[in-house]
Amino acid sequence: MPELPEVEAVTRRVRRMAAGARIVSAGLYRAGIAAPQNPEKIRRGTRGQRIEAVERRGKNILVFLDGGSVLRVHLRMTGNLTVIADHRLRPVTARAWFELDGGRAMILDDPRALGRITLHKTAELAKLFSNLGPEPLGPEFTPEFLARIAAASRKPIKLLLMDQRLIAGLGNIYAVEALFQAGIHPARKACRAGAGRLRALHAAIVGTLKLAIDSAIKAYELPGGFSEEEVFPAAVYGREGEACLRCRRLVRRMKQGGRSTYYCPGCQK
DNA sequence: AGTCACCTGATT
DNA sequence: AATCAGGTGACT
Repeated sequence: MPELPEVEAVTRRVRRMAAGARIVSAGLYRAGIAAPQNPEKIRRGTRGQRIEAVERRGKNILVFLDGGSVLRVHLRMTGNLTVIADHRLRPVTARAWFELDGGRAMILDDPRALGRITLHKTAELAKLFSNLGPEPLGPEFTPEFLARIAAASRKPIKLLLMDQRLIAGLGNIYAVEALFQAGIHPARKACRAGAGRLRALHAAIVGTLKLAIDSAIKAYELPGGFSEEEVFPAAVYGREGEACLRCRRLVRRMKQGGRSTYYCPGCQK
Protein backbone atom coordinates (compact mmCIF):
# COMPACT_ATOMS: atom_id res chain seq x y z
CA MET A 1 0.00 0.00 0.00
CA PRO A 2 2.88 2.29 -0.46
CA GLU A 3 3.05 5.83 -1.72
CA LEU A 4 5.37 8.37 -0.14
CA PRO A 5 3.63 8.53 3.28
CA GLU A 6 3.58 4.77 3.75
CA VAL A 7 7.17 4.42 2.57
CA GLU A 8 8.16 7.16 5.01
CA ALA A 9 6.45 5.35 7.88
CA VAL A 10 8.13 2.07 6.91
CA THR A 11 11.50 3.80 6.63
CA ARG A 12 11.26 5.29 10.09
CA ARG A 13 10.23 2.02 11.64
CA VAL A 14 13.02 0.03 9.97
CA ARG A 15 15.49 2.74 10.93
CA ARG A 16 14.43 2.53 14.55
CA MET A 17 14.58 -1.26 14.63
CA ALA A 18 17.52 -2.14 12.42
CA ALA A 19 20.03 0.72 12.46
CA GLY A 20 23.30 -0.55 13.87
CA ALA A 21 22.50 -4.21 13.28
CA ARG A 22 24.75 -6.48 11.27
CA ILE A 23 23.51 -8.62 8.41
CA VAL A 24 24.46 -12.24 9.02
CA SER A 25 23.08 -13.72 5.84
CA ALA A 26 20.59 -12.94 3.12
CA GLY A 27 18.07 -14.98 1.17
CA LEU A 28 16.02 -14.07 -1.88
CA TYR A 29 13.25 -16.38 -2.88
CA ARG A 30 13.06 -15.59 -6.54
CA ALA A 31 15.22 -13.93 -9.11
CA GLY A 32 12.65 -11.31 -10.06
CA ILE A 33 12.99 -9.54 -6.73
CA ALA A 34 16.56 -8.55 -7.56
CA ALA A 35 15.91 -7.66 -11.21
CA PRO A 36 17.67 -6.37 -13.18
CA GLN A 37 20.45 -7.60 -10.89
CA ASN A 38 20.58 -11.10 -9.44
CA PRO A 39 20.08 -12.59 -5.97
CA GLU A 40 23.67 -13.78 -5.69
CA LYS A 41 25.04 -10.27 -6.04
CA ILE A 42 22.83 -9.13 -3.16
CA ARG A 43 23.64 -12.14 -0.98
CA ARG A 44 27.36 -11.61 -1.48
CA GLY A 45 27.27 -7.86 -1.15
CA THR A 46 25.33 -7.74 2.11
CA ARG A 47 26.77 -10.62 4.13
CA GLY A 48 28.60 -9.31 7.19
CA GLN A 49 27.68 -5.69 6.51
CA ARG A 50 26.43 -3.38 9.24
CA ILE A 51 23.34 -1.21 8.67
CA GLU A 52 24.43 2.37 9.17
CA ALA A 53 21.35 4.34 8.18
CA VAL A 54 17.92 3.99 6.63
CA GLU A 55 16.59 6.78 4.45
CA ARG A 56 13.83 7.43 1.92
CA ARG A 57 14.02 8.95 -1.55
CA GLY A 58 10.67 9.19 -3.34
CA LYS A 59 9.13 5.74 -2.89
CA ASN A 60 12.54 4.11 -2.48
CA ILE A 61 13.93 2.91 0.84
CA LEU A 62 17.69 3.17 1.12
CA VAL A 63 19.52 0.93 3.58
CA PHE A 64 23.08 2.22 3.87
CA LEU A 65 25.70 -0.39 4.71
CA ASP A 66 29.23 0.10 5.94
CA GLY A 67 31.69 -0.58 3.20
CA GLY A 68 30.11 1.98 0.90
CA SER A 69 27.14 0.12 -0.53
CA VAL A 70 23.43 0.69 -0.21
CA LEU A 71 20.38 -1.54 -0.57
CA ARG A 72 17.57 0.05 -2.52
CA VAL A 73 14.17 -1.41 -1.66
CA HIS A 74 11.11 -0.53 -3.72
CA LEU A 75 7.81 -1.83 -2.33
CA ARG A 76 5.83 -1.37 -5.59
CA MET A 77 2.18 -2.26 -4.99
CA THR A 78 2.00 -4.63 -2.04
CA GLY A 79 5.44 -4.76 -0.45
CA ASN A 80 6.27 -4.08 3.16
CA LEU A 81 9.69 -3.93 4.77
CA THR A 82 9.63 -5.06 8.37
CA VAL A 83 11.88 -6.30 11.12
CA ILE A 84 10.81 -9.51 12.84
CA ALA A 85 12.10 -11.02 16.06
CA ASP A 86 13.00 -14.45 14.70
CA HIS A 87 14.24 -15.01 11.16
CA ARG A 88 12.89 -18.55 11.21
CA LEU A 89 9.33 -17.32 11.73
CA ARG A 90 9.09 -15.29 8.55
CA PRO A 91 5.79 -15.49 6.68
CA VAL A 92 5.48 -17.44 3.44
CA THR A 93 5.02 -14.13 1.62
CA ALA A 94 8.52 -12.97 2.66
CA ARG A 95 10.22 -12.67 -0.73
CA ALA A 96 13.61 -11.64 0.65
CA TRP A 97 15.11 -11.73 4.12
CA PHE A 98 18.22 -10.44 5.80
CA GLU A 99 19.11 -12.27 9.00
CA LEU A 100 20.42 -9.82 11.57
CA ASP A 101 22.73 -10.49 14.47
CA GLY A 102 20.68 -11.71 17.43
CA GLY A 103 18.45 -13.81 15.22
CA ARG A 104 16.13 -11.05 14.06
CA ALA A 105 15.48 -10.40 10.39
CA MET A 106 14.62 -7.57 8.04
CA ILE A 107 12.20 -8.99 5.48
CA LEU A 108 10.53 -7.83 2.30
CA ASP A 109 7.02 -9.13 2.81
CA ASP A 110 5.21 -8.93 -0.50
CA PRO A 111 2.29 -11.16 -1.52
CA ARG A 112 2.43 -10.10 -5.16
CA ALA A 113 6.22 -10.25 -5.35
CA LEU A 114 6.37 -7.10 -7.42
CA GLY A 115 8.80 -5.39 -5.02
CA ARG A 116 12.44 -4.91 -5.97
CA ILE A 117 15.74 -4.93 -4.09
CA THR A 118 18.97 -3.85 -5.73
CA LEU A 119 22.44 -3.19 -4.40
CA HIS A 120 24.52 -0.16 -5.39
CA LYS A 121 27.67 1.68 -4.53
CA THR A 122 26.80 4.72 -2.46
CA ALA A 123 28.74 6.81 -4.93
CA GLU A 124 26.39 5.67 -7.70
CA LEU A 125 23.22 6.84 -5.95
CA ALA A 126 23.11 10.20 -7.65
CA LYS A 127 23.17 8.50 -11.02
CA LEU A 128 20.54 5.99 -9.94
CA PHE A 129 18.16 8.81 -9.06
CA SER A 130 19.15 11.22 -11.80
CA ASN A 131 15.68 10.91 -13.34
CA LEU A 132 13.82 11.36 -10.07
CA GLY A 133 12.11 14.68 -9.40
CA PRO A 134 12.37 16.68 -6.16
CA GLU A 135 10.84 15.59 -2.87
CA PRO A 136 7.38 17.14 -2.53
CA LEU A 137 8.11 17.88 1.13
CA GLY A 138 11.57 19.28 0.39
CA PRO A 139 12.71 22.85 -0.26
CA GLU A 140 12.78 22.51 -4.05
CA PHE A 141 9.07 21.80 -4.30
CA THR A 142 7.72 25.35 -4.28
CA PRO A 143 4.52 26.75 -5.81
CA GLU A 144 6.76 28.26 -8.47
CA PHE A 145 8.26 24.88 -9.28
CA LEU A 146 4.80 23.33 -9.67
CA ALA A 147 3.71 26.24 -11.87
CA ARG A 148 6.80 25.78 -14.03
CA ILE A 149 6.40 22.05 -14.68
CA ALA A 150 2.66 22.49 -15.24
CA ALA A 151 3.22 25.22 -17.81
CA ALA A 152 5.59 22.91 -19.69
CA SER A 153 3.23 19.95 -19.97
CA ARG A 154 0.15 19.33 -22.08
CA LYS A 155 -0.72 16.05 -20.43
CA PRO A 156 -3.56 15.58 -17.93
CA ILE A 157 -2.54 17.10 -14.64
CA LYS A 158 -3.08 13.89 -12.71
CA LEU A 159 -0.51 12.10 -14.88
CA LEU A 160 1.90 14.97 -14.30
CA LEU A 161 1.53 14.58 -10.54
CA MET A 162 2.27 10.86 -10.78
CA ASP A 163 5.30 11.25 -13.03
CA GLN A 164 8.22 10.37 -10.75
CA ARG A 165 10.62 12.28 -13.01
CA LEU A 166 8.80 15.49 -12.08
CA ILE A 167 7.78 14.89 -8.45
CA ALA A 168 9.10 12.00 -6.36
CA GLY A 169 6.63 10.00 -4.34
CA LEU A 170 3.07 10.95 -5.30
CA GLY A 171 0.96 7.99 -6.36
CA ASN A 172 -2.63 7.31 -7.36
CA ILE A 173 -4.40 7.99 -4.08
CA TYR A 174 -2.71 11.19 -3.03
CA ALA A 175 -2.72 12.62 -6.55
CA VAL A 176 -6.48 12.04 -6.63
CA GLU A 177 -7.00 13.50 -3.18
CA ALA A 178 -4.87 16.58 -3.80
CA LEU A 179 -6.70 17.37 -7.04
CA PHE A 180 -10.04 17.11 -5.27
CA GLN A 181 -8.86 19.44 -2.51
CA ALA A 182 -7.63 21.95 -5.07
CA GLY A 183 -10.82 21.74 -7.17
CA ILE A 184 -9.02 20.74 -10.36
CA HIS A 185 -10.42 18.19 -12.81
CA PRO A 186 -7.88 15.33 -13.13
CA ALA A 187 -8.10 15.33 -16.93
CA ARG A 188 -7.36 19.04 -17.29
CA LYS A 189 -4.25 19.69 -19.33
CA ALA A 190 -1.53 20.73 -16.90
CA CYS A 191 -0.64 23.84 -18.88
CA ARG A 192 -4.25 25.00 -18.75
CA ALA A 193 -4.64 24.92 -14.98
CA GLY A 194 -5.09 28.40 -13.50
CA ALA A 195 -2.42 30.02 -11.34
CA GLY A 196 -4.69 30.19 -8.30
CA ARG A 197 -5.70 26.55 -8.62
CA LEU A 198 -2.07 25.51 -8.97
CA ARG A 199 -1.20 27.39 -5.83
CA ALA A 200 -4.03 25.57 -4.05
CA LEU A 201 -2.78 22.31 -5.52
CA HIS A 202 0.68 22.87 -4.12
CA ALA A 203 -0.75 23.46 -0.66
CA ALA A 204 -3.04 20.43 -1.04
CA ILE A 205 -0.13 18.15 -1.98
CA VAL A 206 2.01 19.25 0.95
CA GLY A 207 -0.90 19.18 3.40
CA THR A 208 -2.21 15.82 2.26
CA LEU A 209 1.20 14.16 2.40
CA LYS A 210 2.00 15.49 5.86
CA LEU A 211 -1.35 14.36 7.21
CA ALA A 212 -0.96 10.98 5.52
CA ILE A 213 2.50 10.45 7.03
CA ASP A 214 1.07 11.03 10.49
CA SER A 215 -1.79 8.68 9.67
CA ALA A 216 0.49 5.97 8.32
CA ILE A 217 2.65 6.11 11.44
CA LYS A 218 -0.39 5.94 13.69
CA ALA A 219 -1.81 3.07 11.66
CA TYR A 220 1.35 1.05 12.28
CA GLU A 221 1.48 1.84 15.96
CA LEU A 222 -2.16 1.27 16.82
CA PRO A 223 -2.57 -1.98 18.70
CA GLY A 224 -5.19 -4.24 17.25
CA GLY A 225 -4.34 -3.32 13.71
CA PHE A 226 -6.33 -0.31 12.64
CA SER A 227 -6.18 0.01 8.89
CA GLU A 228 -4.86 3.24 7.50
CA GLU A 229 -8.17 3.99 5.79
CA GLU A 230 -9.74 4.34 9.21
CA VAL A 231 -7.09 6.84 10.24
CA PHE A 232 -6.95 8.71 6.93
CA PRO A 233 -10.39 8.72 5.34
CA ALA A 234 -10.15 9.60 1.66
CA ALA A 235 -12.50 12.32 0.42
CA VAL A 236 -12.98 10.84 -3.06
CA TYR A 237 -10.64 7.89 -3.58
CA GLY A 238 -12.59 4.64 -3.73
CA ARG A 239 -15.92 6.44 -3.28
CA GLU A 240 -17.43 6.02 -6.75
CA GLY A 241 -21.20 6.51 -6.64
CA GLU A 242 -21.15 8.00 -3.15
CA ALA A 243 -22.04 11.59 -2.33
CA CYS A 244 -19.26 14.18 -2.47
CA LEU A 245 -18.52 15.32 1.07
CA ARG A 246 -18.59 18.94 -0.06
CA CYS A 247 -21.44 19.26 -2.59
CA ARG A 248 -23.29 15.91 -2.35
CA ARG A 249 -23.03 15.18 -6.07
CA LEU A 250 -21.99 11.60 -6.87
CA VAL A 251 -18.29 10.83 -7.09
CA ARG A 252 -17.25 9.47 -10.49
CA ARG A 253 -14.51 7.09 -11.61
CA MET A 254 -12.55 7.22 -14.86
CA LYS A 255 -9.40 5.59 -16.24
CA GLN A 256 -6.17 7.52 -16.77
CA GLY A 257 -3.02 5.70 -17.77
CA GLY A 258 -4.66 2.44 -16.79
CA ARG A 259 -5.37 3.60 -13.24
CA SER A 260 -8.62 4.56 -11.59
CA THR A 261 -9.17 8.26 -11.07
CA TYR A 262 -11.96 9.40 -8.74
CA TYR A 263 -13.34 12.93 -8.87
CA CYS A 264 -16.37 15.05 -8.10
CA PRO A 265 -18.00 16.49 -11.23
CA GLY A 266 -19.35 19.40 -9.18
CA CYS A 267 -16.21 20.47 -7.33
CA GLN A 268 -13.58 19.76 -9.99
CA LYS A 269 -13.77 21.69 -13.25
C1' DA B 1 0.71 8.61 -25.69
C1' DG B 2 -1.36 4.39 -24.71
C1' DT B 3 -1.10 -0.63 -23.49
C1' DC B 4 0.93 -4.58 -21.39
C1' DA B 5 3.63 -7.45 -18.38
C1' DC B 6 5.10 -8.34 -13.98
C1' DC B 7 2.43 -11.27 -9.70
C1' DT B 8 -1.18 -12.76 -6.40
C1' DG B 9 -5.35 -12.24 -3.83
C1' DA B 10 -9.79 -10.06 -3.05
C1' DT B 11 -14.08 -8.90 -4.85
C1' DT B 12 -17.91 -8.87 -8.22
C1' DA C 1 -14.98 -15.91 -15.05
C1' DA C 2 -13.78 -11.31 -14.98
C1' DT C 3 -12.12 -7.25 -12.85
C1' DC C 4 -9.67 -4.79 -9.62
C1' DA C 5 -5.55 -3.37 -6.71
C1' DG C 6 -1.77 2.60 -3.33
C1' DG C 7 3.85 0.94 -9.14
C1' DT C 8 6.96 0.84 -12.72
C1' DG C 9 9.41 -0.31 -16.93
C1' DA C 10 9.14 -2.10 -21.49
C1' DC C 11 6.72 -2.36 -25.29
C1' DT C 12 3.85 -0.67 -29.70
